[in-house]
Amino acid sequence: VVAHRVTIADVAREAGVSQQTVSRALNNKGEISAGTRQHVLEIVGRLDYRPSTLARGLATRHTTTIGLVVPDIANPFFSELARGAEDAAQAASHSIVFCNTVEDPERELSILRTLEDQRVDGVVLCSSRLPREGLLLAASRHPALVLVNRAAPGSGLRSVAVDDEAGAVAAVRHLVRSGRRAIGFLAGPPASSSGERRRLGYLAAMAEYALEPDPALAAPCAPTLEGGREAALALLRARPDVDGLFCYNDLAAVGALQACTALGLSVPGQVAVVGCDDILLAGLVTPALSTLRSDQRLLGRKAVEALLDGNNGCGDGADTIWIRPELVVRASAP
Amino acid sequence: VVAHRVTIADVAREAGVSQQTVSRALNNKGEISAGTRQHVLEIVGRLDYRPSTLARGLATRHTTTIGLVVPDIANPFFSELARGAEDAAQAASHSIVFCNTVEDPERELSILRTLEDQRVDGVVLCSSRLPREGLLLAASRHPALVLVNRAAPGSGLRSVAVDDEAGAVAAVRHLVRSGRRAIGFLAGPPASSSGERRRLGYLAAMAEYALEPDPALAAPCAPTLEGGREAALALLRARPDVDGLFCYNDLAAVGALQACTALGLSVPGQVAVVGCDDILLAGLVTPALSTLRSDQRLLGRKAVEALLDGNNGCGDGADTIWIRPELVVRASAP
DNA sequence: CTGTTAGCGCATTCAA
DNA sequence: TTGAATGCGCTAACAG
Repeated sequence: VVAHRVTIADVAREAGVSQQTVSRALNNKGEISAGTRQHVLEIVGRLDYRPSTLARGLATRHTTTIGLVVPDIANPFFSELARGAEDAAQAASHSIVFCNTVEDPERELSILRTLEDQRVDGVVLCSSRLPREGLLLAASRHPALVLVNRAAPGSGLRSVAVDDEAGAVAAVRHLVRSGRRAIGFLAGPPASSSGERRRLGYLAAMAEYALEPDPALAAPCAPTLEGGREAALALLRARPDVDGLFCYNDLAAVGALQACTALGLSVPGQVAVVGCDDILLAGLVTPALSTLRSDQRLLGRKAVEALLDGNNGCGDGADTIWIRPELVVRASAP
Repeated sequence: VVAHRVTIADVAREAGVSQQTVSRALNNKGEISAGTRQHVLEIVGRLDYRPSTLARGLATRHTTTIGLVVPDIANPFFSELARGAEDAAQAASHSIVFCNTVEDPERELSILRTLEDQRVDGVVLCSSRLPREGLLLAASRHPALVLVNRAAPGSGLRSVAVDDEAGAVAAVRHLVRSGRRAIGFLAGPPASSSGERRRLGYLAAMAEYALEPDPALAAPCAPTLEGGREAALALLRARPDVDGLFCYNDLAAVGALQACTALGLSVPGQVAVVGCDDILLAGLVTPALSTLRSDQRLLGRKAVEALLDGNNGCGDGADTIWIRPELVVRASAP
């Protein structure tokens, strides 16, 4: 059982002042003489008084709590992001309650409602699966909301996202500059919006160098080792001239490495390979994988900062913060 | 800006009953006639009324919120655990606020205080770095608290932990049964308590088969690839008769594989290697790594369930739930 | 079965 | 500069 909790009334009595004065001393608001302030704070310290967040929240109508909604905290992308978010939150003396949508839109909605009930001061909503309407409605019910890796153009909603397009451009440029001309693209799952942005970057970079935009060079794939291997096998067989591969993620890229081995193609001699994400494995395979590293921790930090800095949602439209991935050059595409 | 929130008073007025009746209808407490209950709930639905968690918490003295304190949510072990914890919490209609201690005991204390201020109903505290005294004090200030991977014998504190000792026993038995006799142990960081439990298991299994308990067979190592490689190199050079290795974690085990390669030793021909954790990499290296998999998600779920099921802390001593790791047999130690 | 009264612990009016 | 009353939105305890 928990011991009796000392309340503001106890402090007031002990200090011989009113509750209000204690409140003022604590919150540094309203005028108060330095003397009584000192005195009150001393009593506060002696009694080890700590205000109840609940009571304060009820009175002030804002908790210092923010909601973090992710598809799955066990996914390294989001756990890294969560770390960054909590760092930023803790720096601003805020707490984070997190929830997993497990990719279920209904669940996502119910989570957003629950967060309302808790009167969180804001929500960081990652990879929302909600249709635009539902998203805007849910957002309107919160004092503040920042989207991650999902834009809602024209809604005024702020968002933070990995600049997959710029990343893809950098990767493809790197391949071209190292002499590659027939560059294939393992595009990932068809429904992936980040995959779509990478495709745009891929096409833009190809166009930049007036290289053939042959649709046959791009193939969807499951975001797994096997998916990458199969897709790469098919692609390399159909187009033996391919000398460079840009892949949806590192797992697929490692699969592509296996495909090259299976086909007797040397990497990077005959085919150069670039992945995405810079997972641990990327640096450990042979040859080590060149890849795009995006700083998810930074992403989380920025999201929370945007939420808290909040010129609250009165945005003038284009308020997306883009996090540029960094190209990590290793042996697979020097 | 957020729209006006409908309160219990609005519902009461609209339904033509008292607030108390609304409260009863909602909470299914106190006697209430099925008729008025229906009626009230209808109004609740029509007005889309949702009770404020804050106000309710203030009145009832319990929030449906639990704190999750981890060293670092970005560590896959803890993000997986967090997933399990949130699953269980959500199933019980509870919310989770999480905090990272970043391995700092002072921070850990301050986090526990903050969670007090928030009046969480309980805390899941992972890998606490607090000295026993401080831990017990902090625990006494919370309505409920469950330890993860850290015991406080004789305190009555409940805990949930990976049974590293049993895991190590299983791993070493497996090696012995496949014919190994001189089994080395890469012990991990000296200060690690899980490392210590693994050492106990290692020694117990060796003793079981009356095998030499030579201290020279056990070597500390950094829990990294490099750490494992260096330690394994030294160990294998000093003891060329070693034909089996049990390693603190998978990274160290992969390092050990590299060491074997460097020394021209075949795996598993001359040396069999077993790791711990079953990280993604384990299945991808060549030869694929045999390893111990502990179900962290289950760990998190059990912790929350123990917290909520709570015969609250009036434990009779030995209330530790052990999660047994599972041996995953792959090529490195068939 | 239902309503009334009185807090939960704080901050926000107002006066003084 | 300080204090007294009032309310945040809900439930507990007691009535009736």
